[in-house]
Parts: sequence; C-alpha cells; structure tokens
Amino acid sequence: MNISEIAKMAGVSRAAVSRYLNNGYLSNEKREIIAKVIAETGYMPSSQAQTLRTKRTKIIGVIIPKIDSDSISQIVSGISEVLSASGYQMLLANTENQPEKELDYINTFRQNMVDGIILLGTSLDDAKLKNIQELDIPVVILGQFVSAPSCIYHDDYHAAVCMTEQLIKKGYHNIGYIGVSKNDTAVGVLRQQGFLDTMRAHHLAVPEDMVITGSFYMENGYEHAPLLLERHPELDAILCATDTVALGVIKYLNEQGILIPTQIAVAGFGDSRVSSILQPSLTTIHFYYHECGVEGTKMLLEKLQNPEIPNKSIKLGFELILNDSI
Amino acid sequence: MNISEIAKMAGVSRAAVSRYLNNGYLSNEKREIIAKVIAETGYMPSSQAQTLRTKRTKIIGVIIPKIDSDSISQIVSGISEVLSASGYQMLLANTENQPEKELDYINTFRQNMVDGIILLGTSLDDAKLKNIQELDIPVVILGQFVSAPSCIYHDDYHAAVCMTEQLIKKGYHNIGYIGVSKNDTAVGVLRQQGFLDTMRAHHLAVPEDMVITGSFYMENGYEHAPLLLERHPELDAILCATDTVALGVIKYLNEQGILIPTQIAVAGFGDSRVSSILQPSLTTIHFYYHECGVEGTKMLLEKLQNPEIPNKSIKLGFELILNDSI
DNA sequence: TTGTATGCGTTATCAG
DNA sequence: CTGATAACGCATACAA
Repeated sequence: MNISEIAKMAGVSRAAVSRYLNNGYLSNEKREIIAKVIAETGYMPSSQAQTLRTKRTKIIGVIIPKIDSDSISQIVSGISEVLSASGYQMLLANTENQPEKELDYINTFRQNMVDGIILLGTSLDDAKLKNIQELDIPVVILGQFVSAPSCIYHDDYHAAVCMTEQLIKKGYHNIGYIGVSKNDTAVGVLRQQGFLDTMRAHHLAVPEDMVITGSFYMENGYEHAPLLLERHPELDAILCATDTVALGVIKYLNEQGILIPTQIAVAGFGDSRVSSILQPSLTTIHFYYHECGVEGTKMLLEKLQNPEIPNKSIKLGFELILNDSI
Repeated sequence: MNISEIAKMAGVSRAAVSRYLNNGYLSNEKREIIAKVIAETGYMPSSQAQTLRTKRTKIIGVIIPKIDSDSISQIVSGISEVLSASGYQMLLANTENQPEKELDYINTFRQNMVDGIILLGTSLDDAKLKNIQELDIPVVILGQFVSAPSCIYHDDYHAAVCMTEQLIKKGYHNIGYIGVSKNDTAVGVLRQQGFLDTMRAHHLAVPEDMVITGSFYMENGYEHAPLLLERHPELDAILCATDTVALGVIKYLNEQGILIPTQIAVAGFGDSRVSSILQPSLTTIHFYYHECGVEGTKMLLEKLQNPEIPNKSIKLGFELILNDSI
C-alpha cells in the first residue's frame, strides 16, 4: 500500500495525496475523498521514503552508559516524555559502561538515522568532543559540563561542598570518601573536589588513603567500606559519590552490626528512591534528573527548529535531603 | 557523500561499490581501491535508502510501560545487550503507563521503521492481541502469557503460592494483600490468585476487604497499609504484589514505629536491588528479568532469520529470597 | 567479473 | 489549486 495506490483509488494524483499528508494546498472535495480512502485502507506513509526525500527521520538518538540505574532511568524518562509529545521517536543506545562505545554509536547515528543526539556523558576527552563538534546534527550533552555543544549538568561541586559542610556541622571530623572513576568529571572529580576543598577549608585532615575510588556499583561501597575502616578505625563518617555506592556501605555496616549513624555516619548523592525508606533513612543530595532529561530534550528540539541558536549550558541546582544516616 | 561519488572517485560503477558493501562478486583490485576511497572519505551508506530497497531496517521496536522501574530496566538491559551484539538498534517507546498507547506505538512501528517488536505487556485484551496478530512483522511479548505470538513470562502464580506457603509456615495466618490492577494478568491477577488459592487450601480466611488493589507505585503500599491495618487490627502480615509496593508499606510501618516482622511481616515480589539492604531485609521472589530480556530478544531474532518458526511460549522459574521481613 | 538500467515510496519543482 | 516529473541513495536483474 503506497501513495500511488491511494492516489489511484481516490482518483487523484500522487502529489495530491502527498499534499493531503503534509497539509498543502488542496480543495476540500479532494481532501475528503483522500481522507476516506486512507481511512479505509489504513495506509501509512513509509517513513524511510520520507526520510530519503526530506533528510529528516524524526528520530533522536540517546546514548546512555547503562539503563538499570535510578538516576539514568529518570533522565531517560524525562527525555522520552518530551520526545513523544513532539512526535519524535527515541533510538536508545546502551554503551554498557564502555565509554569507547560512545563513539561507535555516534558514528552509527551519524549522517543517517537520527536528527539529533542526546549523550549522557561519562568520560568526555578532547578527542571525543572534537568528534562530536564535527557532526552535522545537533548534540546535547547531559550530566557533564562541556564548553563545546550545549549541555545540562548538575552542580556537583557545590552539592559536595554542601554535604560536607553539613557533616562537619554535625560534628563529624574524620570523614572517609568512596568515589568513582576520575574519567567522569562530574561524579568522579567534582564531587570529590568539593569534599576535599571543604575539609581543607575547615582545617580537617584527609590523608590520601582515606579516599578510595571504585566503580559505580554497590560492590564499590560494599568492598571498600571495610578497607577504609581497617585503615582508619577513627573514622566517624563515610561520604559516597553516589547513593548506590552508599547502599553498598550500608549493607556492609548492617552485616557487621555497626550502627548508623552512631558509630559511622553515611551519606550519598542522588536521592535514589529508596533513600527515604532505609532505616535509618539516607542523607543525600537531590539532583533534578527528570528535569535534566526534559530540558535537555527541549534544548535539542529547539536547535532542530533553528540550527542557528547558539550553544547553551545550563547548570541545575540541588537540594540537601537531610535524613537520619548522619 | 553517496555511493555515486564513491564510485566516481574509485573509477568504478555504483554497482561495484554496492557489491563491495554487500560482499558481492568483485575483483580484488577493485575491492582494494574501493576500500581505500571509503576509508579516506569516511563514507557510510544511507540506511534509509538501503531500507527503501531491502525492506529491512535492522531496528527493533521495544514498547515498555515505564522506564524508571527496577524490573523493567533489567529487562531492557537484557534486550539491549543481545540487540547490540547482533548489530541491531533499539527504538524505545514508553507508554508512560497508558496501555492504550501501546497500539499507537505498534502502529507507528508498523509496516515502517522496525523489523520486529518486543512488547513488555501490561494489559493485553483480545482486540489488542488481534491487532498484533495481523502485523506483518514478528512480535514477542514479555512478562505475560499469551497464546498468540511468542512470549516469555514468569511463573507468577506459583511464585505467589510459594511465598504464601512460606508465610503460613512461619506462623502468619492473618495475611492482608495489596495488589495491582487486574488489567495486568501476570502481576495483577495471577499473583493474587496464587495467594488466595493457597490461603483457601490452608483453610485460612481472607475477607474481601483484606485485599486491596492499587497502582504500581510506592504510594499504593504507603496509602493502603494504614487502611488495611485499620480494617483488620489482627493482621500479622502484608503481602504485596511488587517490591515497590512493599517499599511503600515498609515506609509507613517505619514511620509509625511498627516493628517488622515482629508486629507485622512484609513480603513482596521482584527482588529489587534494595531488598537485601533494607533493615530488616525484604523477603521476596527473584524473577529472571535480565534473562527474560535476553531470551525474548534471541527469540525475536530467530524469527527474523526464519519467519516459519512456530510460536513458542517460555515460562521462566523463580526463586524465593528468604530474608528477615517475615 | 563488471556496468547499465530500473524501481523502492516519497516530496518538491514547475508548468498549467 | 492540480498533476506530471524529477530527484533522494541504494540494490539488483539483466546484459555484456
């Protein structure tokens, strides 16, 4: 069932049907008869052929490091909301935490397939950014600050400052830190930097071996908490770069019967759904993940409308969720 | 940059380049010169044009009710794993819990765009299934049993039986149930049926108002737990259709200072990541979500290879995770 | 083994 | 307002 058959059935030209589909000039009589034929046949235009002509696919490529994560699925949820409201489809590519695959997917998307790309950035080195710059379609980076294309990111540094201040105010002075890979500037570098700077500002020592770096998974907290406690029995608090890592720490402490926060305080970042349900509830930082997806997508769609729009970078705030774990 | 330009640059015909791309007859000399030109130019064939000719997109449409859910994101993760290993892309459509949108997306996908569809089923009435039957591309349903296309589902009924037996064995005889919409046969109907049948088999009464139905969200548990306890102060356990609902119940009980499991036992289904971290850890049922995504996708790809393959339905098992909340 | 010619289903241009 | 007609970029039957 193609446009020619519809045209024949309706007794009009292909062009007329095409105009009907694209709201072009058309008399009401023709409009009606075409509408009737299309309704009867259930005809749907081939998006491939449309794309071949128009160069637009109405598909947005979204690249994420993993899908089964609280924060990421919230962002994707925001993206999907805006896209479907605007008649766009979402092509989702999962790098499974292999940053080198980001480029693969970008190249798969490139020239073909997608009208724009949303990249949930993990490690963005200069080579990768340069590659992105050279794309002929708009790109928006989420979760990392970059000067190059547009981006929306969180105030990771000040979130860490705020959390550390809070810990110190509560009387914790021996604070260990479990972080994640420095390849991730936002989560790996900035949160840790906020912590260290604040500690220094308060003249509190943080020996190098009181900071440990690991993965984005629970295991990171679960395996490194005992290490930290062994090295520094005087520790009275552990700050984790993500809630997921904090969950691992909590799991270990629970198993050992170490009381939170009496013996060790624990805090994280991300305000995952369960933070308020844990006993004690987890003190954490709320980031606006869903909004990040929503705003980033709007930004991309604007650029699609008007490619001349200059790059923007938006920093989203945060909120301290003061619970019982500190 | 298209196939004609490449042909011109390499001094061969378009057909030769096409043969190069599709491993057709070609002399080694031509093969080499074409390879060189393609490498220099970074040429990539237009997948739209390819599709227009071959009718294959190498894209699979995946329809899900929501993305920010533990179980669903695990399934999607499994799907994405297999697809990318096989060179397929994933077009993800999120119905945002509006089952009527499933058909919309199926129709968007239909005839165009995708080679096959994976549907994470919620409410599948006959009309919808009929519509799916009529599609000219293979479909696999995940999470629900259907006789029509192929499907992979969990043994929800016996999981509920197993869990209820366990509760009874532990001495709980006044068990309330918080379920979800009956539109979802697997989660809404079968789990509840397994519970009720088992209670009856043990001659334990379950008055109608000891069973409450609500949404898939935490609020369901959080708001209905007090209602249940008000109606039936004698309750010694609450079984929830999903872990998420159970989390809501736990949140309420914690806030009220009601001890788990001493005063009220709580159990759920789904083995969400946090179940083992809660204090007390949540007794639940492990379903093979990731494997469900993996197997379902393999099934679909097989069908794509050989459309003559008959429909299959696979029932996956479960595992009781006996923790401290009962 | 190679090139020519054709058509996949649209949309855009242009003449009426 | 309408209808021919020419692309869009590719794969393939056919002829060489």
